[in-house]
Amino acid sequence: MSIFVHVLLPLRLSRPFTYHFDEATSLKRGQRVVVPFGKRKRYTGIVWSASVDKPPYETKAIEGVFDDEPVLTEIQLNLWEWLAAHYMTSLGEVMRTAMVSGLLIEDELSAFDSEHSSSEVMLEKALPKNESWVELVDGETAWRFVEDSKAVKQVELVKGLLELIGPDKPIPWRELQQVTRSTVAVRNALVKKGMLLLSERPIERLKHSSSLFKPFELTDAQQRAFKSIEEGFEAKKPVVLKGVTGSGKTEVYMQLIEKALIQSGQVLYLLPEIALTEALTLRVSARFPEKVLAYNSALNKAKRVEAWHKVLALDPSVQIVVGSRSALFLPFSNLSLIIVDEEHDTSFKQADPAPRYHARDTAIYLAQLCKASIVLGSATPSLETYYNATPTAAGSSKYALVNLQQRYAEAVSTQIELIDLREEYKRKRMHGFFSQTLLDLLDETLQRGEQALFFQNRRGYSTLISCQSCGHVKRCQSCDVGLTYHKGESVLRCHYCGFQEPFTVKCSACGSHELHEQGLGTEQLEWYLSERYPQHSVIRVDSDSGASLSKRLKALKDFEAQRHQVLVGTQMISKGIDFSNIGLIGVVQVDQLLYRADYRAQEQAFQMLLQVAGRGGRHADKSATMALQTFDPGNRVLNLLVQGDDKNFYRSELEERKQFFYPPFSRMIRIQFRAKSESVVWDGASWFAKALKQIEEIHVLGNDSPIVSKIRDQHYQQILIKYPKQFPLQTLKAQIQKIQHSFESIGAFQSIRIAYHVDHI
DNA sequence: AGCACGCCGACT
DNA sequence: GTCGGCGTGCTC
Repeated sequence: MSIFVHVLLPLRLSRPFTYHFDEATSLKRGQRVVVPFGKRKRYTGIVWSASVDKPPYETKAIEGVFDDEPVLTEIQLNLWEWLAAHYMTSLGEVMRTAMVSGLLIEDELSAFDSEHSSSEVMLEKALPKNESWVELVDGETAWRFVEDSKAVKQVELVKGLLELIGPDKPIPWRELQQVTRSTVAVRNALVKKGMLLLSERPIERLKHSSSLFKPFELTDAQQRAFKSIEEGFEAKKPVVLKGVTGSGKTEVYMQLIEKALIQSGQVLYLLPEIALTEALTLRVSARFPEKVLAYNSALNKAKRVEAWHKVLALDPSVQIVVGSRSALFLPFSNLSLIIVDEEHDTSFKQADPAPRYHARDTAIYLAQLCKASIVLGSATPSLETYYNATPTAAGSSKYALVNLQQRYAEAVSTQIELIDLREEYKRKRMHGFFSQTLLDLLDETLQRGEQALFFQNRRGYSTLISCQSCGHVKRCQSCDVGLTYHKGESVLRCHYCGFQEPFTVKCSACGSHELHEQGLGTEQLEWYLSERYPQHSVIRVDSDSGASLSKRLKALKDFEAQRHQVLVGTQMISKGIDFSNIGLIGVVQVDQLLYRADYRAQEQAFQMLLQVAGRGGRHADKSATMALQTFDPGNRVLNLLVQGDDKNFYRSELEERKQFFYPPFSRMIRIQFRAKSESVVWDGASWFAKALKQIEEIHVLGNDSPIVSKIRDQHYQQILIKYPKQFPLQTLKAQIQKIQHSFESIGAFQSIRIAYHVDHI
């Protein structure tokens, strides 16, 4: 009798497809199979479920089975389901993102054959052996036993166990034996008494077992933070570790990792960017040799497949995974600790394509699934996180907040100053975009032999080129944006579709030669500075300056090695490398960061500026100056920044969010509509908005045009939904999907594509 | 995601 | 008259 297997395919399908399977071997959920699809395509699918009932359509047969054992854990599958539901996307799209592409063989059967045998061998080789573990059944009984019992050897063992890792936590017998010099006989006697619990676990090939029990040297502050984190873990809460750059968060993480390793658990260490993972992997593996895997998108296919299999097999060489957000999807089965560092970083949220997920939030859910502990670290936590870690009136909080104070000796931090541009203009002290005050600071810095950093979050030379006589502005033909002038290459470029055309000094509309450059980009800063300081080397780092990541990293390393004195860059320079000789950090136009039309603008500006400030003042005896040029020196956020008063920043920001019912006091979904025809998208979006407004208790904003309303000849519309936190999400999503269903049955809207951005950033 | 089917412009 | 553009629908 054949069974009908529901197979998940890596496509945008609403549900698994059903195939029949006649062979005697049984299939397991999470196993990979090869199935035909359409006329001639073959896909790797995942066995989702099965039934004996024949579906009301003809089924095709499963052509092959890849693995003897599932390559996915039940935890992964649960995580996928959550992702699909929470981010309103299809399981297939989640699968496409979550599976290493090397495990998804398409096309021809020959590929399937070779893969079949190799993966089998791989699994078998990596399969771990078992060893004995012991743990105390009950802490209190154990303590009483230590005090009362006369069995010296047994007391020694129990005492050793209590001191090493405490009650209720297992430890490899091998390790305990080494430390307590105990014997199997003593151990067995205690097991018989019901004092000890003995279990078999996959063998853990720790190379540095001696360092296991040697507490790492933490400062008092770090030690206190570590203790508090542990308390948070005990309370089963995600822990927020708040500490400024240089406060030694990493050391605390190391200690947590060590603890997790003792318990033989897997550790996932997430970072927002690949550039960061490299440096961190070095640090972690120096501490835990042969246990660390760097996992990011720079890894090639084969290596990723290998990593996948090793993680699945609980291979000790990948017990710690340091990676960017894609590392979330590795098949962990024994995860005991997740660290999300730079938790506030917006690149944790995948914008496109679907699934548009937030790695931090997904990590929290994953931790819950695995019963793992999770730490969210940041110098400037996101408002959501901060809010979740703030006790309510009743005194409880969703997350535990741990503050890591900076060490006394390192308390030299960057001085932040405001430069009043109105004043500078009035006194005719401006040189282009630079005030005399800022230039004076720069002169002094360079004279002292120190370096300077200029932060401008916009690349190119100028944002717009407009004609002085007719006002004509060169725009992109396919997108709703002006073309950015890139002086070095002498081109006008669209930053949305990549279109570019040669720059001409003549207005294409009226022929005038009086073209005016509007808006400031990194390239212009670079030009100005290198002209003013010909004796110094000025370098620019942004996504234009070097095509490849390695080029940019090299530029940063050169700067670090003092080969350049001035660095101009976008936010790309705000993370990663530590610069020890920076005397000045300049932000020429700080206002443009603060006044973006986005409710998160102030939060992000605050976080970004503090992060950039953290690039200076890393040297014990020196302190850098950060100078912010502004037309609004009375600005609340800027002043709080100057005072280093993040408490009040969070307080006032939260107040504002509350008042306007923005997250974290509400939740948001942005629905994006896209079509070739401007009027059709508008009609569709407004129809959708009307339908949504029937739902009670939610706020529907729009439809309206996004800031850039046309990209690559596609017109966009959007609707924003704000809804109360306690609003049942499933009900809401079901209602939205119902509306979408009706929407899709309207002929005029057929050409409209819809994308949901849940918890959008 | 592909790939086929289907309806409107420039070609032998 | 047809060749072919891509816009839309279906694939277990």
